Amino acid sequence: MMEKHFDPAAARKRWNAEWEARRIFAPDEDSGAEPFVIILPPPNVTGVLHVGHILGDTVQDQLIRWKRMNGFNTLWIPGTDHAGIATQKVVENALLKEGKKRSEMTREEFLAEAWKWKEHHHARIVEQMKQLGCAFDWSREAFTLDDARSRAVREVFVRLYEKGLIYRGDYIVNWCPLDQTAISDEEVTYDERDSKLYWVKYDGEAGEIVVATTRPETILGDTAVAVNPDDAAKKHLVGRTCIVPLVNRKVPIVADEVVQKDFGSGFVKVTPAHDLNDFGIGQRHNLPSVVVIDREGRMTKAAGDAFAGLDRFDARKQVVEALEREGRMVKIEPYRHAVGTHDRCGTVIEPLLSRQWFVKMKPLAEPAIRVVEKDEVTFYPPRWRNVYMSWMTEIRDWCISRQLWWGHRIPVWYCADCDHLTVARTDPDACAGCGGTRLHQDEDVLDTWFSSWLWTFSPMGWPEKTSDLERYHPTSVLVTAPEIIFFWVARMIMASLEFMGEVPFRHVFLTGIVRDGQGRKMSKSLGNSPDPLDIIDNWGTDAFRFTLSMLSPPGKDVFFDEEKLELGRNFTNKIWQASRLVMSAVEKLDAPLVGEGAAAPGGFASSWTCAFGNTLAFTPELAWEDRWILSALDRCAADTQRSFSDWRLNDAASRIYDFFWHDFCDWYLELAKVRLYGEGDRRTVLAVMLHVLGQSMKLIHPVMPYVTEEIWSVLP
RNA sequence: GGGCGAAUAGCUCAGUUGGUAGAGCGUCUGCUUUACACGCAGAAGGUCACAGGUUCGAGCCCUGUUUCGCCCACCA
Repeated sequence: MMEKHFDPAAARKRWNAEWEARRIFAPDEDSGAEPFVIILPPPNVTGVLHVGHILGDTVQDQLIRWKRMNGFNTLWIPGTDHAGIATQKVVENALLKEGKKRSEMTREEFLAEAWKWKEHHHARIVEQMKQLGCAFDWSREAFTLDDARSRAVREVFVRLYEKGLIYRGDYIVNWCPLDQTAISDEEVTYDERDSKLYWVKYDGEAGEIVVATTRPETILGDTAVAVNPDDAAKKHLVGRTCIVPLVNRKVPIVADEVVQKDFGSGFVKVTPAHDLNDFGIGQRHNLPSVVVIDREGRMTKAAGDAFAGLDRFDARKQVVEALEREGRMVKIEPYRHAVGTHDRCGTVIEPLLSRQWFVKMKPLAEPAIRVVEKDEVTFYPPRWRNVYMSWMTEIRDWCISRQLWWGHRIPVWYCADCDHLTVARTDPDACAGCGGTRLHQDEDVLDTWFSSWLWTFSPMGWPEKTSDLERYHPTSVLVTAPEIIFFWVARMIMASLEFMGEVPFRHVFLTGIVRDGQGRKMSKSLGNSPDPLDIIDNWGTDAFRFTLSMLSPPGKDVFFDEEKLELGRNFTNKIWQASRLVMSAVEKLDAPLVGEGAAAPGGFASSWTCAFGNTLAFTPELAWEDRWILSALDRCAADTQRSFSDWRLNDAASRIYDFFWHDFCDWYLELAKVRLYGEGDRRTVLAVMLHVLGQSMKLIHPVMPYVTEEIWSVLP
């Protein structure tokens, strides 16, 4: 006798244990079946999953379960990411609450604390994924900062360095004054802001000139003024000099293509140390760089005694006042423009001249463009392909060094006795140049994505030649969010082609972004995502998964609202109640239905490979409604299979919902009651009911694993 | 400045090659029918953003417009 209501918590406990015990999701290594492999986009190990993760995980789990039921040798590898800056920040903040400052700790002490955090939070992430019913092969779990992955990272660094694709140099980088580290171009988001455009008079050899700037504080670091070479009105000034106000520096007037004739005054102040454009001009014209803003965003001594030590935004005000006092401010007009901010903390980026490590990307990008052109990697929905292409064709070098402690330390050693850099797979004892032993390792760590971009093959044991790599690489599909196409997807394709000589995955499936009621992206920093574990407690995993699937057409953003979960909860209940009706009818039948005293099978776990659809023969005993429901089941199964192969999981969900609820429950079961409770042979109708119910469980299983396992296990 | 997405019932949204507008929620009318009120039977409710065009026929294809949103971009 089935309970009156389905108990999601009990089902989770039971089936999680069952699945784990049998390790049924581990691949059948020797089955000879075609592999179907997914690698999980590793979540931040010290974060918490938000609803956006759940959508992606649910999609992946559905694909895995569906493929497995269709006879594939499936493998889904879980893992977590050390998430450099994000993690270092949470650990720093937590320590601060205990009164400990990172600046007063040694690197080793801090890292020990960070690892403690990692261990603690890892457990919660794993718990979330397990309660979601994810069919991972936990035996292959990986962490981007564990030993095996660290080996892969070093191998990659050394290989790229030896190949000349990694270099160190002094360039303008995006600097976050709050986190005090360089970040990559991709980590900068541009924000339209209301600002001011300041028009400032400079004295020139040949009379006054006026420059327009949004950042007057950088005037202190000006080392030239530039004009467009084709600007007839100003051409004659090129080669002459002018005086930078406040610091009274005599600087040249140069001609450069990047200057627009018709913007502002046509004169551009050039600050090579604090602007990417100006840095370029400086290089082309051999201009000196004067650093006037330091790593904390404060004015340096070079900015002059009046401003040294001021915060850059205070300095702006004071510089403006000083210019006004001197009568150099021509006008100040309101101006709206894009300001670069750090995507992790929102701090306004300071372009800073700094020595960093870079990866030369063009040579890596070219093959990665070709494989997508040839459809060896496809994007779904296909429009993302263009996004990928346009970024790849204009790719810039990747700044990979970060001034942090939490991460893969750069495997470069500097020698105190010579200029040689020792770049090594294992920590060296002596300088590879002079043999000296006074070595010092680079203090910086690598960008967190420098480990993530190896993610299809590093979890399989690369650089060792493992059987996993042999069997399961390339993977089948990558399921992720479109926002990390540049950070991750593109770089994985490049890395895999470079180090594996093959694509990392055949398909890229981009899910939509989950937003809250106000349309904001769900994120940890906004704190606008409910805890998935709370949702699972309140509504059940099956309801959660089903609702998300049903509401998420491929690649379309979802506005998540907890009330919508009623849809899934109600459907779970409907499935349960229909099963109760069927099972109570079975119990009323005196004779055993299938064979002699047929025992209940042990759930899907014991019968994973199963064809969908109709295996019940049409016989003369079947009534018209029997034939109708059986053919409707057939159509539903075919439609569902097709929806899955077309990545249209929302269609699959609604198709099954419609069939089960409206065809099976509303019509067939109601009609069946007449025969069930009337006189005559009940065997035919019972057989059909059981068949349709059982087949429905198979169709629903990928999206609602718990309730379907539970029902499957009590079917005769 | 480029590129992309969205606009369909009161709300949230489906609608895959063009062929009589759909679901869930909400509303209204009936139902304590022994699977289910997390339910059953039924009803109301839409010039498919706007303007043109192609077609026997357009929510769907083409052109343009409007309104939102996102991504990219070295005009200080």
